[in-house]
Amino acid sequence: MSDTRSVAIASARALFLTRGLEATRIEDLRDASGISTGSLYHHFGSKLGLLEAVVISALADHKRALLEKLNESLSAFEAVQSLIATTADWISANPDAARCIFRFRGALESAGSSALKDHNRNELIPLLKRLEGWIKNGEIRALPMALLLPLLHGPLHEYARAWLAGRVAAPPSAHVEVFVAAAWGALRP
Amino acid sequence: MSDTRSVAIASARALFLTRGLEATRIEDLRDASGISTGSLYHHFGSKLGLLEAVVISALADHKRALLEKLNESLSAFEAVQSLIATTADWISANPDAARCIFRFRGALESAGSSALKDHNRNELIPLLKRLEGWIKNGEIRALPMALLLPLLHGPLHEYARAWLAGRVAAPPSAHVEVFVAAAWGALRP
DNA sequence: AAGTAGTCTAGAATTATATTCTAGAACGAT
DNA sequence: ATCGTTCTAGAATATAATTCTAGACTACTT
Repeated sequence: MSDTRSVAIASARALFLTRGLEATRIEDLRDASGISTGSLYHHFGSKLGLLEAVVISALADHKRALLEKLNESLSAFEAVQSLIATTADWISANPDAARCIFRFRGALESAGSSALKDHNRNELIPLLKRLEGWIKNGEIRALPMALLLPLLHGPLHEYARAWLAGRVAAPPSAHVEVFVAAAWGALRP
Repeated sequence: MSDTRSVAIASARALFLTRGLEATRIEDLRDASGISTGSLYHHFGSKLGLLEAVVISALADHKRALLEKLNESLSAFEAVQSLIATTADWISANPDAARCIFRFRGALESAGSSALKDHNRNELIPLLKRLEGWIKNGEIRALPMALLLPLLHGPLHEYARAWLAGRVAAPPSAHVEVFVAAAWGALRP
């Protein structure tokens, strides 16, 4: 990834978050990053393309954090613990990246971003496969697949949204045990 | 509420959801609703003002559904059950309104919509007060206030987002018992 | 080393779109 | 019926995204 790209992404992330999507003009992005209009369009194609790059970069960073901790040999409970703790810690340490995900992913989905779809496929499917395995060997409760991720992540994500919006003071990492207990309570056989 | 306003809101909701926020032009809204540009601006002030009206109308409808079912005499468990069942049923019956809330509320928050802040105050504070009461009399577990709503709504909301995005087939109303069990498992003493 | 194809940068020109403006129509109160 | 107010219409304006053209840089080839 060229330097120009990462500089543009960093500037854009800051401006999109502080001023909002519609309120940041290409001109603002040019001034903040020092990259010309033409160059910006050469690299990203459009404002939406730049947004896509911003969100994908945040998702990729989160994914990296998850993979660092999650190895193949964990029990179901250990995996639940690891997923929740790692995500809570990552959000608490990278609030701006997390805000991008929660706040802008929707805009991309509705615009039909294929990069985002790819990410979902690569991210979600493998995780669901593992959960399916644990259902088969009885480590977690037999529930429709569609319910597993909401039960696992729901409370943490909901709390994270509130924290990221400034509605509560303590970061998600402060309540990991509660989120783990809730998730495991709902998922254990 | 004048007829013009509600026609505009209905058209705008449909267009915002199908084409996305940025992709629907004032011209499109004018053509779809038959209301002139000037009139649209007279009533809503700006495109964002129209979006605000769309979201607030959805929130108001959900609130009405909640208040119909929720009376003062319920036990904590009955209230949890009622909140989750009513919300799941409402989302399942009004997917477009729900999509507006999940997808556009963030855009309003970041734009500093005061109408939205008012709604949050009138909606959330009374509910939190009641939860506080149940903590005091021991009907629900003593937890930091900030955790209560995430534990209560997290799994249902997360599932609802997936259903509204078309990622799962069964509506939230199909899994009410699971969401109630998860919430009550996390909240009971 | 000079040539060359490809990539990148710059900023002006263009196009698209939100918003404002002006004039007049409809309405309600007195 | 008249006055003031609210509402509607659509053209004019302003704003901001995108495209375009020319040139600079880079890496590879001879």
